[in-house]
Amino acid sequence: MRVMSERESARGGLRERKKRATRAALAEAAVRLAAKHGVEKVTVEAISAEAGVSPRTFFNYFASRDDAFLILDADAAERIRLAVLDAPAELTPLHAVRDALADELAEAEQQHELWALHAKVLRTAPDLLVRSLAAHVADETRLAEAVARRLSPGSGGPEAAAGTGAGPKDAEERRKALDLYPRLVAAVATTAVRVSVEHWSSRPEEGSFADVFRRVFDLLAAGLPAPAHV
Amino acid sequence: MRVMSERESARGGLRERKKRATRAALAEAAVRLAAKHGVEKVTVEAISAEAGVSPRTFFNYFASRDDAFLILDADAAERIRLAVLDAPAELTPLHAVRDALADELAEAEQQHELWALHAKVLRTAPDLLVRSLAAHVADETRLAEAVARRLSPGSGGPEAAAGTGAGPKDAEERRKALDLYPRLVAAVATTAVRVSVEHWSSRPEEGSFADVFRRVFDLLAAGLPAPAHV
DNA sequence: CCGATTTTTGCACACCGTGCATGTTTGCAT
DNA sequence: ATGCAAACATGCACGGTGTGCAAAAATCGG
Repeated sequence: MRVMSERESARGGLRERKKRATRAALAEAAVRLAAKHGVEKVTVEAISAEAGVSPRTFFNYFASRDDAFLILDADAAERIRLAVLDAPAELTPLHAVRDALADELAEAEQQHELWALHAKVLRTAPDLLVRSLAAHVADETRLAEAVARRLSPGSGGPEAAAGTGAGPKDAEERRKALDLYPRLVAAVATTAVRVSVEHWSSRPEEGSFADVFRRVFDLLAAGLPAPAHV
Repeated sequence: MRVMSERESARGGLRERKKRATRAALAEAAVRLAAKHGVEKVTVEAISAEAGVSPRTFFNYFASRDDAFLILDADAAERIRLAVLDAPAELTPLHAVRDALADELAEAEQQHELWALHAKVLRTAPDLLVRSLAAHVADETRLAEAVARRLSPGSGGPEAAAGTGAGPKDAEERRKALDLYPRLVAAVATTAVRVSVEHWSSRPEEGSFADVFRRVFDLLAAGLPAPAHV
């Protein structure tokens, strides 16, 4: 069994860095070529050539050609997860997730060049847009774990949350809720981002993205009341 | 193809009925073969043979092999949409959608044979599960339109909802909300179904699906409050 | 620098997905 | 009924996708 050295664990070692670089290069090459020639005209061979690896290597990083277009920054989800864990304790889970997402999205807007191309590509390929959002949904489980950890800081996860405090019946109910609630918060927050992006990009004249984003989370926190009753 | 000599124009013409039958036969064949031999071992050739059409015809109905596994009943979304439009006016949009979904899901449970196979197939292929849910998301726009129509029955859609009652500033705000709100309700409701299914199928011992479903919508209607503060 | 481990690559091969030409079925008007 | 036009199914050819396998190259720890 291999033991990591000090230097390697510091920032992941050369191997891991190279792998990240290769993956990023493939994703960037895919997006740039797609923005230039159209998604359907981009072959795995062309992407690989642009990134400087063999076509066979492409499939060591992406399970399918389309996957290369779905996620630009594979580490964003991890940063969001850590931000949720570090959020002030007085925030509700929904608001902690909201703020973490808002920060990440604000940074993404600054590196606008590649992100703009990515958005352009996904805009011309609706099915890929859906799949891209679905791909982010796959990270939802880890986000749900972070939410669960916020709720019971002492435990290693949602599994070990039972049997503290109230009577056995309340504890059982609480355990169920803790299992379901984090998933729901993570899923709804992801959905909120999607709806915000879709709405904002279809009607940019109705306010900034931050506006839309805030309105969406306000509606969620209010329980989606019927507008007539607001 | 087999000859199906029946009365003409009974409902929608023979052509349309045959197309529906062919699509349903292909989807059913795909699911049954996948349940028997595993998703990855099922070729387009095998599906087509089981359904009694040529492999080339398969691609006249599904854009890709995987698409045949994603949606069993292509008409369910339309039924849900109509149920939302017909729901009692006193229900909030969220509850109208909830009830429509609950009815449809209850019916699906009764025709359990094929649906069980479908669930089994998707359970062994997580990526297909995500894509299946994403495929349903594609129907979300129509559901959002139905929600919008509930909110302004007289109009043809969310566009013409301005200018009733309050001052111009309120009207503007209300128009924005009406555009965003239906999308959000539809998206969140779809997400709620997904989370309910995933949670229930991963922990079937923690209650019936209807229980989970109800708990999820209760949490949503309450604005996803922090459990510790409940 | 060496041995062990990981990654890349070439090659072979099966399957996917599409354009096109062709034959067949359906709907409709006569 | 009969014939015509549109819609549909099919066979064929062909390029792109995706995988198993084994050899070569790169990296890591010592």
